Amino acid sequence: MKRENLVYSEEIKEILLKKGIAPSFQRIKIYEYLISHRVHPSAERVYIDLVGFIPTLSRTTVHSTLNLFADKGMARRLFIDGNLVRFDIDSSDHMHFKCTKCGEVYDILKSSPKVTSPEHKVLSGEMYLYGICKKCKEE
Amino acid sequence: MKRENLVYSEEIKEILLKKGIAPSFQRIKIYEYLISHRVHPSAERVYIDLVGFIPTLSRTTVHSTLNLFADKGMARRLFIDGNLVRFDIDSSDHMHFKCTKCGEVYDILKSSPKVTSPEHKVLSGEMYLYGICKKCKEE
DNA sequence: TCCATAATTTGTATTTATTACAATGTTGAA
DNA sequence: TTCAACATTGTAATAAATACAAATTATGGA
Ligand SMILES: [Mn+2]
Ligand SMILES: [Mn+2]
Ligand SMILES: [Zn+2]
Ligand SMILES: [Zn+2]
Repeated sequence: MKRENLVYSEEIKEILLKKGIAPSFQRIKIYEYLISHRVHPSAERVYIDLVGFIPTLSRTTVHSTLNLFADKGMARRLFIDGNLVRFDIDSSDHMHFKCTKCGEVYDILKSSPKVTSPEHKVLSGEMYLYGICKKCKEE
Repeated sequence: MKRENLVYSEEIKEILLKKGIAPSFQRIKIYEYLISHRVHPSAERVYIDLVGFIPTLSRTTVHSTLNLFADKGMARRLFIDGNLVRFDIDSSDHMHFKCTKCGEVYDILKSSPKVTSPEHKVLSGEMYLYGICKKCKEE
């Protein structure tokens, strides 16, 4: 393994420890994957891509790790698709756009509109946009 | 059947015909259900509630009918939950709020924020809000 | 170091939502 | 009435996610 990656892993260890998460090999690799593949992957996508590199990896670990990250506020669950959950390691305030032609999910780097309700206590919100992406338009 | 319901069904027939949909008994009943149960039900919810009334009803019919309504612009698919699709017969411009305690999905009767993108062609958008509903707050 | 315990991962089974598809049933125009 | 197109049904298949117990690994005190 390259020194770069080792340093990378050391930094990730710190991040996980600060959140009270034991920095296991699998968790570090999943975190690293999310950091370097910013396409809002599903659990299955993470699994498929990492299992080539970690042959003993199980889907259960991927799911439980992604849910752990989300519950600790280190990742965001995106319900932009109907029947699968995507994950975003970038929990900063931004929106998402899904191309209905190619299926890709892009960041819209503006803060999400703030909506309040006179009756309910609104704690969070997600704005999902749909349409045709730049790449698909040009074809 | 009460005369009221017959009139209701007649009106629904007109609505379906105008959209080019054959007004079968099942479709009319599913439409009627959506009109009179405005809680953004899932396909399973619609099926469970209607199968007592229409014993031969199949899940496939419910799914295909709801998808037909959505594709014809007569209903909206809501991805406010992670792994199930809810349907909303009200396709007017409004937002949705889900109570994370009781799970209920409420309407927020304001028009959804309009977001554009300099690169992508945005065709539609959905704003989902999460928090604690009025009822749960009061307990 | 060694051991006991806790934490984590794994693999399998299960659950749940949805779709695929062929067989059956229904309807309306000729 | 007949027939072809359309709609519904039931079963099987697919797919995402979870439940759970067994196996593995890490940790901390003797
Ligand atoms: Mn993002
Ligand atoms: Mn609504
Ligand atoms: Zn595209
Ligand atoms: Zn509530």
